[in-house]
Formats: sequence, C-alpha cells, structure tokens
Amino acid sequence: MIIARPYTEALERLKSMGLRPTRQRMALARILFEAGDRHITAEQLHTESQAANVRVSLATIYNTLHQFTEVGLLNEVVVEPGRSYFDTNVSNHHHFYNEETGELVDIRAESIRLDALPESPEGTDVRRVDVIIRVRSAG
Amino acid sequence: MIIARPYTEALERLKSMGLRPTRQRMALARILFEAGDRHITAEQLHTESQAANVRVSLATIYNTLHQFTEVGLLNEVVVEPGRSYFDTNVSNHHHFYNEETGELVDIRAESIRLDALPESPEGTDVRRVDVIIRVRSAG
DNA sequence: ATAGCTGCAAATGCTTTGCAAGGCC
DNA sequence: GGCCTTGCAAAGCATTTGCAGCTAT
Repeated sequence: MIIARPYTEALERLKSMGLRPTRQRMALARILFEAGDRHITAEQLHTESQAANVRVSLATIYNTLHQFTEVGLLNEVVVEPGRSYFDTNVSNHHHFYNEETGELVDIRAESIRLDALPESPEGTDVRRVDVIIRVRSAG
Repeated sequence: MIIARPYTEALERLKSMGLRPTRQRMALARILFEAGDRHITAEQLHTESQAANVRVSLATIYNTLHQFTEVGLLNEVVVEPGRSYFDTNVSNHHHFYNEETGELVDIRAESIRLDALPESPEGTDVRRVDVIIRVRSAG
C-alpha cells in the first residue's frame, strides 16, 4: 500500500521513540520529515500546519518540537537571540547562517576538519560541537 | 597619576570609538574592561553596576551593550535562546559552553585547527566563524 | 480506566521602544 | 543651543505554564 507509507513511517518513528502517535504529533511529524532536511521555527511550523488544515495550537507546537528534540528526532540550532530553529537533520553536521535573511544551510561534517580540539574544562564531557559560519550578502 | 589611569583608559576607549563619554558609559566601560576578559549578560551587568553604586537603567544597559558591540568593543555570543552574552574579548576565538551552569570559557583561536572550510553560499561573504563546544558535567 | 496529551489563555522573561527630561560639546 | 543620551514605563516577542477536557492504549 504505497499511499499509506508516509503515514506508517511517521507512526513508526513516533512509536519507536516512545511517543504516543496522536493526531497532532502525526501531522507535525509528516510536515517535518517528509520533505527532507529542513530548518524550521515554531512559528513557521504553526503556519504550515494551518495551511495543511491541521489544527494545532502554538503551545502544542512548542511542546512537540521539544519532545522531538529530547528523543533525538530534531536538533535545536541557536544562532540568534530570541528565536530557535529546529533541524530535521540530526546527523553530525554544521551550518552556514545568513544574518540578513535568517537562512540556515547545512554543512556536512566532513567538509570541516576540526583538529586539535582542546580538552573540555575539569569535570565536564563534550556533548556536541557546533560550528556556525556567519555570512552576509557580498559587498 | 596612577589613580587616574583606569578613568583615562575608559575615556579614551569611548572617544576613540566616537561615543560620548557619559557617566553611564564610563561606569559600564570600567566594569566591563577593567577586570580582564569576561562574559556577561545584560542582567548581570545591571546587578553589578547597582552593586557599584552606579545608577543605570536596564534600558541603558541594553543600549550600551549594543552600541559597544556595534563599534567593536564587545562581541555578542549566542548560545542559548532567550539570553545574550557579551564578551569583552573581541579577538578571534571560540567557546566552551556549559549547558548546566551557563558558564562560558574562552578557547584561543589557535587551539582549534579549522581546515577545509567550504565555500560560503553564492553571493555571500563569511563574516565570522563561531565554534561552540557544548559540555556537561561528566557522568 | 488512566496516564498521557492538547488547547486555551494567562504568565513569564528578555529585550526594545516612545517620549520627556537631562547632559555633553 | 543643539543634538545625543538617559530613564521610565509600556509595549513587544518568543516561549512556557496551569489546568480543564480529551484521547490513545
């Protein structure tokens, strides 16, 4: 049943993470994951779900984005004070950030050679290394 | 006149950047720059200036931090949604960020070898490269 | 049945703004 | 004097929370 595959995929994705496949989560999962890698804000996701005739409150959007992030379905990217981006690409990678347009572009991890990382401070473990290349329109 | 030197330094720092040396800016400049490299939030600076018996409104703290950043006296560091850190070290360097304590620690630029940076997207110039090593208490 | 979700609206937290009063050149 | 600064209070945004009602298992 070809037509049912996206539905099944979203369902399995949620169940495998121990999240109940509610109507809202299913709809958001499909918007987020069916279109390949993307970077999205809560507000954008809210707008998209309304455009898709899915009624989901902003509060639920936030809850869902954070739950997805906690279980590893999303990555939160912090590039600007006062606005969070969520990245559907959870593999190890980095970002270009256009400060004028707000656009994020993925950089494959292998495209940057990170050498000679210093030791983390006493009593701490490295959780993640984020490289953000901030760009602007060429002048 | 040894005693006057910190005052003179702050004065020159502001004047050379084309900022009027007002009472508030002078006081904040001294708090920020006399203690060596530091990472501070608007709220922290507000608290410190009150502790130093300097009356400065929060609005002015924000204005001043942004003005200082614009003229290159400070660097803004974005590590967490909803909170901005300002770094008195404006040289090229990177950061450890402890997600539990909120503490930032400088990493000298030479401590990280960044190779093979990819080309920035069509029509854009690189403005800055930020490396943030996110750490947590060792488990 | 019941533990977990959702939605709404109110609350929060940080930051910005409008505007009158004050201060530097 | 004139223009830049400041302070206050109010407004603005993105995000979070409390709680009553709903829903998946």
